Amino acid sequence: MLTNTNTSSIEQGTTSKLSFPNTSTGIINSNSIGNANSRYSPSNFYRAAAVAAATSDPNNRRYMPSTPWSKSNCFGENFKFEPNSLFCSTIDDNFIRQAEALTKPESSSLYYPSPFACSSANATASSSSSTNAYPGSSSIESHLLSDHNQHNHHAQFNSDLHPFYQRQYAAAAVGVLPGMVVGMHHHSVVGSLVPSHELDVDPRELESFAERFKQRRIKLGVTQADVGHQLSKLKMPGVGSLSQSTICRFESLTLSHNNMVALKPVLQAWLEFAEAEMRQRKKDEMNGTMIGLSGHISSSGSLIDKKRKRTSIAAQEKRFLESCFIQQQRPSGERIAQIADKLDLKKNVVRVWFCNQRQKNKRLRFAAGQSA
DNA sequence: ATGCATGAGGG
DNA sequence: CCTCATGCATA
Repeated sequence: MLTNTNTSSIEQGTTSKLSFPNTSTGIINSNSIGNANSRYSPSNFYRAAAVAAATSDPNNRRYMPSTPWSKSNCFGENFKFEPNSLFCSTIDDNFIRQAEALTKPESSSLYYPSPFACSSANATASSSSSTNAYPGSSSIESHLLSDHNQHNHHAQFNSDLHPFYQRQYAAAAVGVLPGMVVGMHHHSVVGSLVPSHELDVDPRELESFAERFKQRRIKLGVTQADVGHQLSKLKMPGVGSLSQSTICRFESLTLSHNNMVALKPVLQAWLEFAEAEMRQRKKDEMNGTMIGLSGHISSSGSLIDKKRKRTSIAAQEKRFLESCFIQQQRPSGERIAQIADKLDLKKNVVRVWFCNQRQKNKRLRFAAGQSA
């Protein structure tokens, strides 16, 4: 309740969109999570959150009212130059050259340790979550967190370096929510212009829940994949099954905050259900009764399996991409093509790489805000 | 546990 | 084309 309300993170323009017509139904009901039928459809709730996040995140601004001088900022996200411009090639060359410089340290007198040195946060597994969920953050990550590169030259009016989450959580410093009721709130005022959403869940609450969840899950002897499958047995409105990946990500807090918030009640419900079931089973065993529950009858293999192939980007190529990313997180289609060409990768692969990188970066900001 | 991918919803 | 939630495939 604190968070977004008094934080400027939600900007006026979009605020109006933030009124959730079906807030009272809760996140889950208004959105089908992990439903096989409809893969994913952002609910108004999610949407609003997304918009809010996007709007408050300087990095997400594709367009800023272009001021004449903004054109001198060739590396700015907002800068859009004409394909024909004479400058263009020069600028792009510089762009590529810089990326190369970062990639090949030998060529320059200075040694640049790969900024993306260890991009994996797998250390998370150690679950030292009580303090910092992402102890493995490397230099690049912190570098990216502060986004220097985006706002290098003149700081326009958006140059505030405050990452969304940092702002958000700073405001929410003092957790208020009981946490148990998450996502199930409801305001009496439907059309209220006051952006009183329930997105503000204390991250620490989520963190501890995730940790408890994992422990209890393990105690139940259930795998992440099992949880995902069993979820559909709950018949929660709009909730289908989830993948092992998602459960894993929930436990390791590698989901977006909103995603965590949305999933929490669902997983909590499952946990309670599973534990109750467990108790019941024990009781029944005592009575000599057998209950056939959760017999995991694996589905038969389908005949038509067109396996999705995952292209793997080589380390060197990846390093180049990372260098590019440091310079510009949202490269234009043209630049993407350029990069793709240079790396001999499909343009779409490069585009998706950037998309994923941005998502990842956002999560890291989240973590950063958390530890703050 | 995580890299690359998909698809909905929204410009 | 983007963001975001999510998942397949795989290291």
